[in-house]
Amino acid sequence: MKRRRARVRRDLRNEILSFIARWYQQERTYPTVREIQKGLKISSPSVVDYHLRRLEEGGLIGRVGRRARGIRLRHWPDGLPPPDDLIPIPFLGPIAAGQPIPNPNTEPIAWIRIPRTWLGDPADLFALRVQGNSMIDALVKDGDWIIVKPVQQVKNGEMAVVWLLDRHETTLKHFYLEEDRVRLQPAHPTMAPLYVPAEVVQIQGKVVHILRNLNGFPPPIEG
Amino acid sequence: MKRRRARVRRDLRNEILSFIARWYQQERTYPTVREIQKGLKISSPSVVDYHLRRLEEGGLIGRVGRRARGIRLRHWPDGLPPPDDLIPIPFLGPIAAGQPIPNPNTEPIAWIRIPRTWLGDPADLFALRVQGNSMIDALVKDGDWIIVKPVQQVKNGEMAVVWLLDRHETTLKHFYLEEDRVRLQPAHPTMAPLYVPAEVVQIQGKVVHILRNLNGFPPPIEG
DNA sequence: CTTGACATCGAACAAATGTTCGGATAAGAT
DNA sequence: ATCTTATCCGAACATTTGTTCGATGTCAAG
Repeated sequence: MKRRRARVRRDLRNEILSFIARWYQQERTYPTVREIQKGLKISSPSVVDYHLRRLEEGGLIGRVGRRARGIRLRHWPDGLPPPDDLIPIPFLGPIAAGQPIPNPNTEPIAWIRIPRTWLGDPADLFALRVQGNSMIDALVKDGDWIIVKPVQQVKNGEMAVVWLLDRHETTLKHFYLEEDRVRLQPAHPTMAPLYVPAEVVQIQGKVVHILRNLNGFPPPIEG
Repeated sequence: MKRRRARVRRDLRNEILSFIARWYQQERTYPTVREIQKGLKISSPSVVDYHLRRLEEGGLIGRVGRRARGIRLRHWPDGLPPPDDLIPIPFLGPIAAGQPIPNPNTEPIAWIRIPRTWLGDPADLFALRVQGNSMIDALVKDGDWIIVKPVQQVKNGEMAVVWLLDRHETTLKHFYLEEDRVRLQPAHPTMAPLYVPAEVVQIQGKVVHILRNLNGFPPPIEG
């Protein structure tokens, strides 16, 4: 007699992997074999065990002995950010309209720790501190922190750190390439955009995060 | 026949508590009853169980069902800081000019984790998310997160969440009490202040932190 | 179609983990 | 001393959890 059986799930392995990641994000702990089984409606714990072994062979997960909840994620599946730990971002100095931003390769003045989930790929990110209110149209004010990813190009609509060659000025604007000119749109929704020739726009990086501390506590910096 | 027994350990309870904390710091997971037993050289798991129940009664720990590794630390023992500085803040809902903010006692929609160093006393804090651009004069825009401490009064100069009784409006302004009137100063440095009679100002809380995520990643929420 | 690698299945076993129970001892109050 | 409460003890029980096993089904390549 033929046993009835579910169709082979093509990427059950990846489903398991991301299930583990999601579970960890929510519970701050790893699931048991049977919790995975129930969560993904798998018929038997042995199926889970089978895939866990393959994942371990592939180095994607690790396991701690035969202890309960001994699964450990080694690599986070695409699209799912790693858990909320704090990662240090180098603080390079001030940003002001009148001067170019510090070179990304300069020695950091300090380190500022940011929750990983707020950022994308944390590689190469650096932090600047807004000096003065000259960039108020970007909705940032004196004392704000901004986290920047150093890139040469940004997609249309992204907020960029721009150095304007003709007027020797740093500015934060949403970037739109339109034919041979560039539209630089302030974050402030009612303010007029700035149109400049593409060749005077030098993109320094992409703004990924902004934060403002209002309670007078010392900035979250570590030496 | 007299059974030989170790002298009563006066503060075994606290030993257990800090053992759990140390275990968590090192392993990023909570110990089992028997791991505590072995670690502290306690004769029986029932002794551990006994103290765990007392700790739970005292609210110092929590337990997740009868699952393996179901212990959760509620309060960290003195001298031992939490392993990461991220503390969960309840997210209560939107803030918009047209409506009052959610009641601080309402059930949180989710939790958002913020580095402790950016906040003062994290007790009672809650998070709101800005809806629309009606509070642009406070230099916050649609989608920004703001962390609020619920207080009845603020010091002069602090940024407050204010409900204006006469015009049924929520606003974020720097608060200055001047004789019998209140000056509400926008964060935007060039914008004119609003003067209102003190009795129409209802302070809902004090803004301690603002953050803006620009990279389109899902907000760091759990729960 | 045939084949072989891969995947699923159910059932059971083995180990771990949480919990209960009756009784004993220790420590402090009276 | 006597009493009361808190704590400890060992053993067993009940669940949960990890793992094994043999049989069987699925799927893509040849």
